[in-house]
Amino acid sequence: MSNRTENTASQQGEIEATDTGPARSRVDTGTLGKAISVLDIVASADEPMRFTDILAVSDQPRGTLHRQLSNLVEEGLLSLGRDHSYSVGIRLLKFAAKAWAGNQFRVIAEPHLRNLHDLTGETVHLGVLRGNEVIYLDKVESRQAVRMYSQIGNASPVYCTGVGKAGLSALPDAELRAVVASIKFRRFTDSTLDTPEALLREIEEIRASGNAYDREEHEPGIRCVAAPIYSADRSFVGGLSVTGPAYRISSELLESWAVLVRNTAGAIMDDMGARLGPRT
Amino acid sequence: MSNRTENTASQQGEIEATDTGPARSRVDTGTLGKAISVLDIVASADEPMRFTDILAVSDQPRGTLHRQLSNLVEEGLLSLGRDHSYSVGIRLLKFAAKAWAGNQFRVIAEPHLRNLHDLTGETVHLGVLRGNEVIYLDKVESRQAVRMYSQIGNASPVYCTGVGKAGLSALPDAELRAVVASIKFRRFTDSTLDTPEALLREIEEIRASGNAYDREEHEPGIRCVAAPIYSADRSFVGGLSVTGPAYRISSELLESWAVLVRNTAGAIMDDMGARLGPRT
DNA sequence: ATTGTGGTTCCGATATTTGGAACTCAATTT
DNA sequence: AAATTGAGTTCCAAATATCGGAACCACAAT
Repeated sequence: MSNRTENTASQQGEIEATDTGPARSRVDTGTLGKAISVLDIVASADEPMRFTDILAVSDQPRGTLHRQLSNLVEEGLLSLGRDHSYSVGIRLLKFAAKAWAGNQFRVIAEPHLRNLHDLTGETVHLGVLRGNEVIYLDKVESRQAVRMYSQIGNASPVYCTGVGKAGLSALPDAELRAVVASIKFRRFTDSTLDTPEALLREIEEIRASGNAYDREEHEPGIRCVAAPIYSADRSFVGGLSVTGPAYRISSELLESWAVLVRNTAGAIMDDMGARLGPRT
Repeated sequence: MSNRTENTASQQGEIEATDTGPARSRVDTGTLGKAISVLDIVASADEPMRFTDILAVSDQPRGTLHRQLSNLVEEGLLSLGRDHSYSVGIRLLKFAAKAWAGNQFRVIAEPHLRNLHDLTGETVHLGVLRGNEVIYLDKVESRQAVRMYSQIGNASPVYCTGVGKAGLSALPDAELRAVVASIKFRRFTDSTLDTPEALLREIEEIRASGNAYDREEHEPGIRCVAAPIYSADRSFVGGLSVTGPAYRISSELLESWAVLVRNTAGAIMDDMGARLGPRT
């Protein structure tokens, strides 16, 4: 019991760089949680990690970590290269395929995304909040040249993406504060918000206007307008956005889409309310 | 110890319908294995399952199953709808995105798949064997109309798909026998092989010729030619195929592609040998 | 009001995880 | 060639989480 608390605290309380963070208030998930935590470390890295690399960031004893990794490999959630490097296993593809195909939110939103794309001609993204990350669920874009999975499933920080900030604006204050406190800020561009204060100030504006903007805060030359999507009880929070290159999209044009994006978000929420049970 | 063995036997030994089966010889994966086993049950179902449904096929005690499900939900691997139905969680998308983007096999194979597509004009699939299922890693097709994830990540039976049978043909006899023994045959069409004997007989032919065929054995009207891809030590086994509708693809045409498919598989194996370490 | 079904919680017994330390193997240095 | 270092793997007693039967709760149907 005491050890468990210590473990959890030292592993996740201090917000490791690799820590996705919990969806909501932390609850004990026992052995499974620790194993998935290891999986997440590997999944958050840019390239395959070797045993020692993982050991360094996981603060688990060698023996323990080794068994966890072995189990993950045996289950197909990780795969172990001949050079002793761990990468994410393909069994997860099977799970993800179902997660995506069966996701009601995505299914309901899809026609609205298309519609918004037709109206603007630019790329439309749909994402959900998970801890301090936004996970992209779908995207509609003109040139299908980009390979599938290019963006879908991708996890980006909440504080420098349109969908992320829009989602934050829909959270109850207590949760918002908790999430913001868990963020490790990093400046991706000159415009990236990099303090809790700046972020919270902007959230206020978003709440007032109903729209979030990403003004080249994540990638230079990329802008977007977004709006939040949420269930009545805020147990589910996400957003959608229209994105485009700065050279083509003036600030005025971007702002002219704001109401369109808000309306689309509203339409999706209406559909969700209708199909997934009226109140709550 | 003894209990563990019993558990494993009763849960996975008798090959439940929903059981993906282990990649190789069964090794103990402890608590994690049981949890993932539950996840797999939900992921293998066609629609969200309720608690009792899962209870019926998981042969775990109520209390235990409930905790496992709660943990999976808390970790974001499952999501619990307001109607108490469990479906696969979107956190898996994040993991899968990394698994896909970082998969060396897929990266290496990609240009070859394109090339094969250009030569044949039909859809090309890439897949890997996992237990008695084949998981599709990539696909190249003319009309991009089909939505992403449409096939990627999809898990199909080994015994009625071209890629599956090709993969089987590359397995060492002992493993082949083990996998075949774990199959629960089901007739998808009139042509579906539905006995171990018939399947093993065909594997022999595939070994002799180097090509596997799916002659409308999985879906009526759909045919394909496939060839196996494997590492020297057979620790990795997959395949690729060219697929098309029967009305357009005569048996002769299909067979005329056989050598092309074999050569492509060979080229991919050469590339893998070169890039991933020469021997083994 | 009563029964039934589906889901959730409890808690002692028990099996599993834990984690420090010892060990193996390969590559590198002396 | 012997020794050293680094990386990964194995062991086992102690600590702890899981297990699972049974009681409990919520709600719908009778």
